[in-house]
Order: sequence, then C-alpha cells, then structure tokens
Amino acid sequence: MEGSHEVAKNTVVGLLKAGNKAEEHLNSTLKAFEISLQQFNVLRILRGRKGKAANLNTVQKRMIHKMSNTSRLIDKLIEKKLVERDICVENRRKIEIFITKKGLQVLEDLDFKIQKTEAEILSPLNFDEQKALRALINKITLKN
Amino acid sequence: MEGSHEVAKNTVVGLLKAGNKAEEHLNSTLKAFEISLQQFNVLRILRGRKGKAANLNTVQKRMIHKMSNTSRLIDKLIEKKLVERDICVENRRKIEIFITKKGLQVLEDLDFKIQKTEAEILSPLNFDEQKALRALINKITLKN
DNA sequence: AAAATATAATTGATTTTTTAATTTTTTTAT
DNA sequence: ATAAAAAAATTAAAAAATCAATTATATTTT
Repeated sequence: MEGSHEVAKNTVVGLLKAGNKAEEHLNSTLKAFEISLQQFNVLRILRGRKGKAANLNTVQKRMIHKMSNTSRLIDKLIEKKLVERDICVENRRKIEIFITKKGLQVLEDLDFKIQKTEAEILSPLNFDEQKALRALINKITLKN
Repeated sequence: MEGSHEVAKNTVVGLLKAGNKAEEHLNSTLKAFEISLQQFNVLRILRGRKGKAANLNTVQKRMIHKMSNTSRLIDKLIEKKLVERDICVENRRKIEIFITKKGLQVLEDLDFKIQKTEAEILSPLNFDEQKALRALINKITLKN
C-alpha cells in the first residue's frame, strides 16, 4: 500500500508544477499585450466590481501577492492608464481603485484569448474532471 | 446549467491560488533554514540522484524556472557549501552538480518539517481525495 | 580542415518580488 | 484631550527572476 506521506508529497509537488505551468501559459498569452498575469488579475478583480471602487486592501486579499507589491503593481497600471487611484474620503488611509474605459477595453480584447488559453491548460481533462478538480482545489484554498 | 468556460476559468484561477498557497506555506517553513523553495527543490533533485551528478540542463528541466536563474541559484547553493560544481570531462560545455554531505544533512533536518507542512497544506482533503487530486493534476502536467 | 551552426552555461541589464522600515491617518486607552 | 496602538498604504534596500547577449565548446556542413 502506498505511504500516506508519499501521496501528500507528490500531490503538493504536482500542485506547484501545475500552478506554474498554468502561469506560464497565461503569461505567454498576455505578453503580446505587455501585461503581467498579476496586472491582469487586478484588472479582472476591478471589472468584477462593476464600476464600484475597490481599495488596495481588498484587491490584495483577492490576489495572491504581497501588499507592497500590489501597491507598485497598481502604479504600473496607472502609468498605462488602465486604472485610476483616489484617496478614500471616509478613511483617508485607504485608497480607491477604479478600472478605466481603456482598462475595460484591454480586458475585452483579451477575454477570448485568455479563454482559449484556459481551455488549453485544462485540455487533458474532460468537463466532469474539471469540475472535480475545481472542487478539490477549492477545499484547499477556501479553508481558513 | 453551468457554462463550460466558467468552470475552466474558475478551475485555472483556483489552480493558481492553490499553487501559490502551497508555495507560501513551504517558503515559510524553509525560511528558518534560510533556503528558498527553489533551492530546496534543487537539493531534492540532487539527492534523488543518489550520488550521481546532474548537469545543469537536467536540473533545470525538472524545475520550473529559467536556465539563467538556475545557474545563479546553484551559485548560492555553492556559497552555502550545499552543492559542488565540476566541469564535465566528456563534454566540457556541461557541468556536473553534486549535493554535499552538508546539503544532505540540511535536507534531513528539513524532511520532517516539510512533511508536516505538506500534510498541513492538504489537510482539508482526506486520503482518497488527495489521490484523486494528484491524478487530475498529473493529467495536466504530464501531458506534452 | 575551416567555417558555420548548435549546445551548455554564464553574465549583464532590467524588472519584479520580497522584507523591513516609514508615513499618514484612525482608533483606542489613559 | 493627549498619548499609544493599530491600520492602510507607500517606499527603500535587498534578493530573485527575466530577457538578451556573450563565452566556450562541440558538431555539422562545405
């Protein structure tokens, strides 16, 4: 019988590899648009807010990355005029971030290509397997 | 019924998050040892060779990262006396990398802690779920 | 055999990421 | 009301990763 830790080890290593493979695929699709995966994620988060602003804290929590990095990442997006930043009036420590028209446009241009890339990443799995994978992964990430 | 692309999208995002979460956990365990996850991976790859040397090319292929980075990563490990590098005699373009006694010792000291961390990462899943996850993930990464 | 091409690894320059410290504002405690 | 602590974001310094160019050796072609 297979050692329980052997399974855990392989699974974790596999998780790292799969995540990195996905990242690589996506990054190569985004490269032509001169946008990084992290920048793309921020844009998608902001689009998801349907016009409402998000503060950095919120964005950062939904992302995988460190706050100080998110801060600079937003700087880059501002330089590219894809988002805007305001100081929050109720709490001047906070900032509010909006996606611009141009940002929305870039996302629209990207949508189909990213969709294809995502399909490609998961192409070895059929629909039910994809759902099963999602369920298992969600257990890991949503916990705690 | 759920849109097929919606599933793919969520699954890929989940994959990225899960991978990053795992990386974070592992890095925080490794931090006390002043070793990065990538360095740790190289050490494990070398240990897996049971005394035989590996050339950079081989190490790099098993890793996720770029060759030029692997090169410098090895430099760091050499500085720490965890590995050694020789020029390959049959083909002087290649190099051969060995793990040292000290490197093996560090890995041994780490083994149990990493094992615990891996278990922790996967703690929301039972044994069968872990095996299922591993199988699905392997389909993704082993393909092509 | 010499020139051209390919392979393996390294190096330099730049960009990203991380860690730690700092600034600004708000909240809490005295 | 003032001082201390906490929260939100930024910045500086250091480490790691990426991209492109370079060096050194080996292989292939003419």
